[in-house]
Amino acid sequence: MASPAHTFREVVYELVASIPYGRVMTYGDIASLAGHPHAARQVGGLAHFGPTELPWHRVVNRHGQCASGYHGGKAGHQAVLETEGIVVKNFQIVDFDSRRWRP
DNA sequence: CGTGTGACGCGAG
DNA sequence: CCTCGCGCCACAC
Repeated sequence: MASPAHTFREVVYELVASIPYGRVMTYGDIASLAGHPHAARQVGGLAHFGPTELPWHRVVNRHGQCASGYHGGKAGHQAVLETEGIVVKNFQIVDFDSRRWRP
């Protein structure tokens, strides 16, 4: 196709939408799967401009902590994660390594 | 077409 | 262990 049917941002949207319930991914992993291992920053940028329908709450930083710009704040982010059955302590996901989704 | 920016990542001290 | 700073990429203006 002349124009990329799936731009970086579309790939990110698909990846985020593909995150199963109760699982989380890091911005770096999403960026890497999207084909740009160093575009983790951009993933966060797309999150802010991207559709709020997507489960952005399942996306956290490499430390497994809640993001600061989430719609509702870290507290809102943490609350949603706990709603998914994820145990969160002080904005940090407990047993993050096991909660991390690995395709 | 050039500049600035960010819901980040990683190395070094 | 913690803190600091730079780099990095695509998107918005």
